[in-house]
Amino acid sequence: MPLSIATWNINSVRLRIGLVEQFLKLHSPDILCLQETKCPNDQFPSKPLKALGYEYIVMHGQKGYHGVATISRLPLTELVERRDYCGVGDARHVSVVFRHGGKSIRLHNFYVPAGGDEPDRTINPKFGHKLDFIEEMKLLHADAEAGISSILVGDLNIAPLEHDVWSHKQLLKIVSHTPVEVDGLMEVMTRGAWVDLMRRKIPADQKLYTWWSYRAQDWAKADRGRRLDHIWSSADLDPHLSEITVLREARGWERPSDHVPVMATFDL
DNA sequence: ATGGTTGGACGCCAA
Repeated sequence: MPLSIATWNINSVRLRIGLVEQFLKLHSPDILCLQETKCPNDQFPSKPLKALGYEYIVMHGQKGYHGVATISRLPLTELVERRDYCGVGDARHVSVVFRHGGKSIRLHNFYVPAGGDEPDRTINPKFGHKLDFIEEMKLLHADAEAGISSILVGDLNIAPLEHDVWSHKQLLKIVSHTPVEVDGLMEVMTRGAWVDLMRRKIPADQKLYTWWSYRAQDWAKADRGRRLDHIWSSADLDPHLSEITVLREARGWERPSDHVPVMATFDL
């Protein structure tokens, strides 16, 4: 049985609900995880999503900032969690559990803090917050619950590998690719026994980006991207991964997000 | 070396 899971930092779900509908019509993932919805729960545009068959919507929103939502055409169980990483009240995580092909799967949807511009926590509290958030993520294990497989997706705001950025050397002091962040994220992955599914299909020596800045004159021509969005899983799902799709073309859609959708397809 | 753009809420912060 095929299963497809997509993740997309939408940068305002109300502004870009049309693009979400377009993506769902074109690629029809079973579940889509959105980040940076910037939308209170009571203003979430559920109606057009339900009309497309996505009847199960779990939100963790707040006014103006952050916000995540998981929208599904597969039934979701009652086992929903919204964790307050760093205890600051930000809406940056939601997880759901669903059943598919005889497996129970917990799906974590994360929006990790961007961390500001200065990669020094003594002068930039936002960078400190990001490091603390990553530290707390190290406690999250892919095998945390007996009998439940795990998938972790989202905008992790870190590009860990050399070819996850357009220039490793030029980005070493740029927040998202500094060694302290990269080491932290790799530690989250190894301690939690997570598998980086995107790099299981696209070798680490190939450039791979999911985000291109709004500030470039011609994003496609410059192609100065970063892989900030990720799909991880517990080891048991790895052999069932059939396909990874990074929808680069979505960066060229009308009034786009600066992130593009990433989709994993499994055969379970 | 610098500045470039976008969104939300309301002059400016976050990304």
